[in-house]
Amino acid sequence: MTKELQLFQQHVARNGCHQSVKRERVLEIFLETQSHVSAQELHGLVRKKYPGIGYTTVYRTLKMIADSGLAVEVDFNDGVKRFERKLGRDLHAHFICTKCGRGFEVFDEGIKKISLSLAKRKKFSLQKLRYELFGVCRECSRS
Amino acid sequence: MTKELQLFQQHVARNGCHQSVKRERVLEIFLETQSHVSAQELHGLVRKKYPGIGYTTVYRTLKMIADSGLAVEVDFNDGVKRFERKLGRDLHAHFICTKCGRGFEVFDEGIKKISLSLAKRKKFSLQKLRYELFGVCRECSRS
DNA sequence: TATTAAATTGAAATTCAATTTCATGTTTGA
DNA sequence: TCAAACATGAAATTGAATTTCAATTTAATA
Repeated sequence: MTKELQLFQQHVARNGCHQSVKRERVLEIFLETQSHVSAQELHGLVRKKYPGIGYTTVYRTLKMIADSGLAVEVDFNDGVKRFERKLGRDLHAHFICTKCGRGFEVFDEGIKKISLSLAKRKKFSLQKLRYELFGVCRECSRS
Repeated sequence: MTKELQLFQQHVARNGCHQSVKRERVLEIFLETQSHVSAQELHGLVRKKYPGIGYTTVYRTLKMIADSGLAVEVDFNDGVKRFERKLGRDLHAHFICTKCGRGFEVFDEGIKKISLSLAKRKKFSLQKLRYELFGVCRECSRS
């Protein structure tokens, strides 16, 4: 059993939920993703391998995955919620291209430091942060 | 005529739009706001003083205000788009309390520097950035 | 193992803000 | 003044998020 599955099962148990094979399948596929996915997109991926799993289950499981701390939400400002794996302690930003709509990942440590100090200053307990940059990507600015 | 109105009119003209008294009214009320408003909320405010202005006009005008650079969008992750005045060059963050849902403003300069250097590194032309912190505010963490 | 209360599932329904439509009213340039 | 282009807003549409509910599955207990 992977460390992620273990964490997920713990979260499930802690919330008085039953085990479920389908949820494990959804988690499995989610963990294979390399970047942000929406519930719809994840459902598409899940269906390829496990056709018997419906959208609602994927939707709800994705939420549970995020609640369990294995995923974080990212927002490209297009009305669709996307999630991506939370990899270790890496905090990263997203560049969202306002022309082509793609999202690029950028890693940086400074943001975290600043965020923690701001939170401390305001006596705010920090749960998560969102840091996204909008602009035009290199390719789009050529054309 | 205020500097803001002038900027707005310029933007309107540049886009081949006609003048409109109603739009000026909406801008007037928007400029009186002290923090983030949704289109619905702004419409509520507008109606108090100018009952004859409909929601759609407020909605569209708010969008134009943002396009003109006089407002920026902020997102409390509750599915509602909010806008607030863009004051000078001040970049500021928002703390959104996940318990009471309120948003608090925090000012900081470091974020901007980091953002610009990240954009440069990725050859990305930066248009705007979003920086929001989620957690529990001081009051809510008491109870 | 049988029972059964509680949780899961998913198709369909609902919700809700964002956005668009379209018929009518207004602005602007000639 | 006239006509083309734009503005307006009530109503309709869109679309993703979320909920409902009846059927199915899980797991605790006898």
